[in-house]
Amino acid sequence: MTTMKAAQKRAQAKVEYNAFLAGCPSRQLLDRISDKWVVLILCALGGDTSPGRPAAAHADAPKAMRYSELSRLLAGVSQKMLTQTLRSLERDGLLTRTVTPTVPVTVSYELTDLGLSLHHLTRGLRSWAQTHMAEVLANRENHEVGTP
Amino acid sequence: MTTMKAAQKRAQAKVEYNAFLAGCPSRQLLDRISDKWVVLILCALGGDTSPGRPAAAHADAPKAMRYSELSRLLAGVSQKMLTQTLRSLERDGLLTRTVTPTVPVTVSYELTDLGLSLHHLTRGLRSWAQTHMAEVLANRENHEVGTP
DNA sequence: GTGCCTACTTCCCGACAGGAAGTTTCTCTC
DNA sequence: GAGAGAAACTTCCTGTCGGGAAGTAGGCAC
Repeated sequence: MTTMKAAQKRAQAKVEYNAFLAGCPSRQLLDRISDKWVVLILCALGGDTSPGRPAAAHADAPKAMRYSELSRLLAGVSQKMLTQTLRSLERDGLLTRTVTPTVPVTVSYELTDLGLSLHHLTRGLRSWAQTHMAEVLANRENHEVGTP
Repeated sequence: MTTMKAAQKRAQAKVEYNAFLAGCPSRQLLDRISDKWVVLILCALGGDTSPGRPAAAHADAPKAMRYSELSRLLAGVSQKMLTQTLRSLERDGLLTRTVTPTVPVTVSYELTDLGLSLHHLTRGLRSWAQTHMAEVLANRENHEVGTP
């Protein structure tokens, strides 16, 4: 059977206080914003929609976007995930959801100041991904050769 | 994909690397780095291990860490996920894996320059999470009241 | 020999993401 | 006035993915 002598002691020692602990609130928040859809939504609402190079001082014009606009821009996102992610971001105060009771109801989402401050970081992530993509792809191929 | 007319090629070149497109490599890379374990591992290997306040940008010493050190620091990560994430990061050239054939074999991981450049961003994410945590929690409670 | 150490690997299962179809509420058309 | 249609979801089913725990190698301490 299981020898729970040192193993359990170790497991308990593991749960001592630590900045990277699951119980730390910052960890929970980090888990939330470390999500691919969150990053993409923030990039989209931050006005980071130009494909070329966001490195330039391309004034990030935060613009409100409708649900269908986001759905079209973030190719590959399911409607469920888009709704779910938007709701959680709204709940956390990163964006506002505005319903306009027009003919077919229109819903637009816009970043708050809080969301905007995080957008600067996600913009950096997207920029990094586009900048270092070739490097990463090269490393990936080298590794496939190196590990037969 | 194989038989591509010149017009199509030009159309694709026109779009450059856009992380919003599902098929774009930069999007795949963004998906990979937008992962909670990736962010935490990069923070750990970047030397961002001070629990209290990373506001002071002093703990910027990238240090090599062993598998068991990471496992202990990133409480909550399963061994499977840790191994899997480390391997993919190694494959992408973000960190190096060094095996030292000591008594029990010792494996240490260290950030490469590429991983270090990304670490600056993940550090920002962690810093943002800790800075705006209270704000987010307040918004969250307000919303629970607003949606019965 | 038995057990333990590190750094994994494998198996199983529950949870969650994705896809598609259904819902609601309006207006315009036939 | 019945039906189509449009926007923004919501619900259901299913496949995949992550977590937990047990198993593996192989040298050393007892």
